[in-house]
Amino acid sequence: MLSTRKKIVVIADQLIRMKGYNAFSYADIASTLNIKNAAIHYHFQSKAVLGKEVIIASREKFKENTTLWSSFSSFDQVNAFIEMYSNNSKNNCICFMGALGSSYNTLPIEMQQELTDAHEEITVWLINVLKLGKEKQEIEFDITAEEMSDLITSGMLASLILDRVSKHAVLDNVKRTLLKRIEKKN
Amino acid sequence: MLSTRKKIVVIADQLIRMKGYNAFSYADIASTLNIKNAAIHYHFQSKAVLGKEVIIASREKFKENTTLWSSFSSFDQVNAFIEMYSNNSKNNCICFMGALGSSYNTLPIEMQQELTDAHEEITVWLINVLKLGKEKQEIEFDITAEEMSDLITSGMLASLILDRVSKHAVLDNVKRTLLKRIEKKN
DNA sequence: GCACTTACTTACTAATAAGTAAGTATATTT
DNA sequence: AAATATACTTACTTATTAGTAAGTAAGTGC
Repeated sequence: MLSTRKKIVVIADQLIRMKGYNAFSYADIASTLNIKNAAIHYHFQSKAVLGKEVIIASREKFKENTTLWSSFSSFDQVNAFIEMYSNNSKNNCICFMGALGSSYNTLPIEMQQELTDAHEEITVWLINVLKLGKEKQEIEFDITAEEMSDLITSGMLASLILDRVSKHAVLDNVKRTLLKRIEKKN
Repeated sequence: MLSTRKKIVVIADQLIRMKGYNAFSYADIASTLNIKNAAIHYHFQSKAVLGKEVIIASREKFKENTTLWSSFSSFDQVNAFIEMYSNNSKNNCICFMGALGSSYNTLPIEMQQELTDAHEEITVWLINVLKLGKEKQEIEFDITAEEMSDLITSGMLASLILDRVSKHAVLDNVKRTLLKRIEKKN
């Protein structure tokens, strides 16, 4: 059983990824958890603080995941990373980077900073996996690791968004294409 | 000199791509154009109608552009398409597909439908250019045209978003990588 | 010169937003 | 047993939201 505080973060996270930061309200959280509006304010001074907490929780989950994957081959680590994004699509959700990045200009500065740090953290990890994988000859690609990292994160972020908009399966197409791109030939 | 009606659509478009559909208000438009709140309602019955009009205007601009590009080589057409996305980055804006797609679940149905149709229109055009280009041997790629189309639209949509979040130039990396991907070798 | 339309403004409404101050019930500490 | 902290609720405030009803001023058509 989670504490109310943790439940609020979980619900806020889902609401942000389902509706966006500016479209969800304290009333949405309160009604879901059967508590009152003011109870949220007891745990979080402001919406900005709650929003920042949601990003922090996502960063912690990411760190946990990468630790779990650390014994995997480079290909499997990238694959697990891609699958982590795919899992967001449950309940009509997108990833937190897409949900918050798309309204970056309207976010309170503390959330902007946390989001930028989160992106940096993800990018540093992915570039490292790609570089090491190339060295170890577990994967191959003909562009720089930085370019490959941007291609993967961009592709996954957007295909979650476009999967909601489009009639066909954008996510599946992009996943397949990206993995094919780093796969060893012969 | 544009009519007030057209000015409202232009400003609404910029606001949507800068702040998102749920973060902009009639007050934002009114203050920019030095008119009153109610004047917007005179031209558009509701925010949903205005939002739909913004998508329609974008679709018309897209059709104009593709007509202008029709004499270009396949590579140059894809390049022009990518540059069209890049131009969105002025004034801290993203593309309308990213701005509206990321809050798809909160949009009124008429906007959802118009956005889905817009995506379909863009995809049909791009797949066609890619297929013809491959036939004419003006470009080359080792995946299907459908996969390549999804990779390009996803990459451009997301790199505009991540360019705001990231410290480094995601947009440049993705643009370069995508063009390299279809470029003829030798 | 009168009817009618166009393009607004003034003045408002009802709903919803985040946030707050003060009170309460329960458990924990001393 | 008294004091204190925890985890809320009740009741509210202030600001902002989209939207509306009624009025007006400047043209247009006849």
